[in-house]
Amino acid sequence: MPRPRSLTRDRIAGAALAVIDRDGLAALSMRAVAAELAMSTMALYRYVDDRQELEGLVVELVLGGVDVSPPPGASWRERVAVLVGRVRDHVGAHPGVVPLTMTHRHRSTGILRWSEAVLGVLAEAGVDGRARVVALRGLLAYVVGAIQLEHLASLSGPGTATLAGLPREEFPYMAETAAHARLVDADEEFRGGLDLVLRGIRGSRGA
Amino acid sequence: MPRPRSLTRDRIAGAALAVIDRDGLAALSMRAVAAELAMSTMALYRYVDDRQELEGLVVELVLGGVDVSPPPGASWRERVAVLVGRVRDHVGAHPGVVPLTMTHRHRSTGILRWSEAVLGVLAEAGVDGRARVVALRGLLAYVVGAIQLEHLASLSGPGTATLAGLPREEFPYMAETAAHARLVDADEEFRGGLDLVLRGIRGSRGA
DNA sequence: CTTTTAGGTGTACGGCATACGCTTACCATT
DNA sequence: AATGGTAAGCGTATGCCGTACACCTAAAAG
Repeated sequence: MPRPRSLTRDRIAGAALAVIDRDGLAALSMRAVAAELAMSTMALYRYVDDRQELEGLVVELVLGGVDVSPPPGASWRERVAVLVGRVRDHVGAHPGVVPLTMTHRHRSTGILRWSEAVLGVLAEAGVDGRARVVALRGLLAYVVGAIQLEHLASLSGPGTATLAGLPREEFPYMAETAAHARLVDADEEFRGGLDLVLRGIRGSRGA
Repeated sequence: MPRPRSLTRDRIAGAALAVIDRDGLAALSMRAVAAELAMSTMALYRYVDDRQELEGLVVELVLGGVDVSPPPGASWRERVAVLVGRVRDHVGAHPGVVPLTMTHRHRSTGILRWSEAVLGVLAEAGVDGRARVVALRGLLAYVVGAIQLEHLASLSGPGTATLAGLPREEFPYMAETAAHARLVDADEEFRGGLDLVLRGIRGSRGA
């Protein structure tokens, strides 16, 4: 009977993401998103309870787009690496949402589906019971941490400049590490760290 | 010549931390911290440029308190585990600051000193060059991610309730994992994940 | 005792999330 | 074709926030 809706939650999430991509996370506000949609601020509240929920929608939009079908062929470690890489790529395409992904991770059905896929590969590899729980949480922790380090404290960012200026006597290893760090690019670093975790997971089947 | 200062940056950081511990991170505001110190809001600005810097002080206070002297005895993996555990303990004592630690990590001299200590242990273990850079970053990523998972999406929190309510047909592994998850406590989970990373690091010396 | 200089404060501004109540467009019914 | 009910959309207002600015004041140096 009533007037029909003119927006979808998806369109709202898209508008919010557009604001973040264009002007940064700090520019995200109910007002900005409403303006992006050429709507009044309060109109948004017909679709969303509050700002928190809007942020959740953005995270869902980004994380929900990840393809969770386990890649065929290759070893189980490589298959997990591909799944992990897809998350990194999707989040990496929208660096501004990185801080939001953490706070809203648990409401994302996308990440649940992804976890399910990873568990499937681990099960196939013969990782069972408690070890499988630990492996999944370990992978999640690494992915979450590595993505944040990459975007909020990257090796090539201002952090490295700080590093280079450290007193050599007090920080001999850091100074040396800084030199090496310049030679390791972000992809290599991410993959290298992931391999540490993957090597640590012991499957009972296959390589 | 002028009037002496009546506050120290340390006292300000302490007041801010008290506000966070008592009322949560959302309650942190220049006004709240000033009230905690029985000062006017604007007095804070004589000690701190802006809110960002105040947040940095809080992080420094928490992370700077970590003992970075490498523990004696035991294997290099165990020594790294102790260093990692100390960070977890200090941050865990103030869960509200977890989101701040990420944003302000790079300004913390405390974490630099900690990294130096970890690199020292790795060097002793014979981890060199590029591998050492990757190992440190991998450990950092894991620590950062695991601490956040623990406090923002813990296994025993509401996330697990969501997990338990998943449709079994669509998420068979997640359902099974949820059952196991209840049996793994936070310490075990953290240590288990850390061991994955540590096992993945290959030293050339000692166990 | 005066002068200097920075410490401390009160006020004000613009922006934020959001509660509340009004107006309005649409659909179903007559 | 006219009308009534319902939710969509909007304008306004409130109480937070960070912080710029101008002022007053305490105390150290002379």
